[in-house]
Amino acid sequence: MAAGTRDALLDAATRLLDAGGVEAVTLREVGRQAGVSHNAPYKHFASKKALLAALAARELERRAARPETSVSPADRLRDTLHSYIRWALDSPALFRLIFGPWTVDSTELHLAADAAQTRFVDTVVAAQQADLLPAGDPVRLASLLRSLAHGAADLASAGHLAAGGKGNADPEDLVDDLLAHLRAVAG
Amino acid sequence: MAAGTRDALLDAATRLLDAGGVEAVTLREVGRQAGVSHNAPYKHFASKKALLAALAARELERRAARPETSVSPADRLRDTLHSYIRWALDSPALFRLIFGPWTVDSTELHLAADAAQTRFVDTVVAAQQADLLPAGDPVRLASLLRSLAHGAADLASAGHLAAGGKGNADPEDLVDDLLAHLRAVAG
DNA sequence: ACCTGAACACCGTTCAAGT
DNA sequence: ACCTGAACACCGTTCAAGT
Repeated sequence: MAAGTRDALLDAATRLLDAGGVEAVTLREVGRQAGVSHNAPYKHFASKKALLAALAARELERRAARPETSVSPADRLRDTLHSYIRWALDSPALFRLIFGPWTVDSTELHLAADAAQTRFVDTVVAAQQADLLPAGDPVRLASLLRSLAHGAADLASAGHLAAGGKGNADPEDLVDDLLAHLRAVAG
Repeated sequence: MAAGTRDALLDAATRLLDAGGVEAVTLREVGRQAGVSHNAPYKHFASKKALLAALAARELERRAARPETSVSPADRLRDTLHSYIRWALDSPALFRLIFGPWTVDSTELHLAADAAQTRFVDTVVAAQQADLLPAGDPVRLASLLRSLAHGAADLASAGHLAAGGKGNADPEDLVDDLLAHLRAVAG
């Protein structure tokens, strides 16, 4: 399935990350599942951290390559934020790897993250023009929206959001609440 | 300074966490710095994860015990959120340990987190009564505010917020932006 | 009740060597 | 250019033993 050893290593690492979290990703097991020796990874990556950074960049790029489905600015904004949250809840370990502190300086990872950020700012600008969001610096407004989605996703994924009982809100609900408030300010 | 070995172990672990992140906290080094053998920790904690959970609970309780300084509901709300962010930026490893996924079931940690949450909801209710925040379920509104502060702090602490150039916003600015928008909706 | 020292099964990383 | 096997210095955890 994977052409070269490098891809096979990344595939194995992604599988392990998804199944058992970052602590399950050991170079020895990665090598084993890729059918090579326990230190073949060092012929393709400088270190374990570099392998994880390559994995993060690849997943971020794959996600950016998905086709855009929503049409209206309102749907595009909402769908982007909701799918970010779904992603975090579906792949918590990958989410933390990508959006947590980076332990190596990876150009690939920086470029992928910048591209995603730029794209999101475009979405925000379109929503501003449709009076769905208040006027003002779109980069700063994008940071506000992204921070809320990130925080709600991170807290929910860690189990710290649902306090139980009434007043319980999914991270998606919080995103919708914020969008409603911002639209009220914009209108 | 520390009365018993248990406290000495927690002190050493906290020092190591602060200085080198969670990966610098090894039971062997904790024991060394506490002046005991490398496995004395097992006489006080069931595992490394249990020691880290105890550390997290202790820090959370200490923080909750700080005296309240701000008087008006507006200041109290703003100061609570700002100080949460400053805490995250000053002690990123501790922040991630406390607010990340819990790997052991610690009653102590649950109680400390619940107390902090309850206290914050009170702050939100007071702000609602002062027309600084829109009406509605205070628990849900508290989740919204907490999620934004958490997301902004987490992204900033990981280096993912400041994209450089203009439109640059500190996490504190984002909190202030949200509070301004919500006050506009409330009034 | 608390602590030690040896031991076990891991791990990331390095190195000499092979094709 | 890519891979292997042995080796090194760690680590969490367990266990028998000491006071």
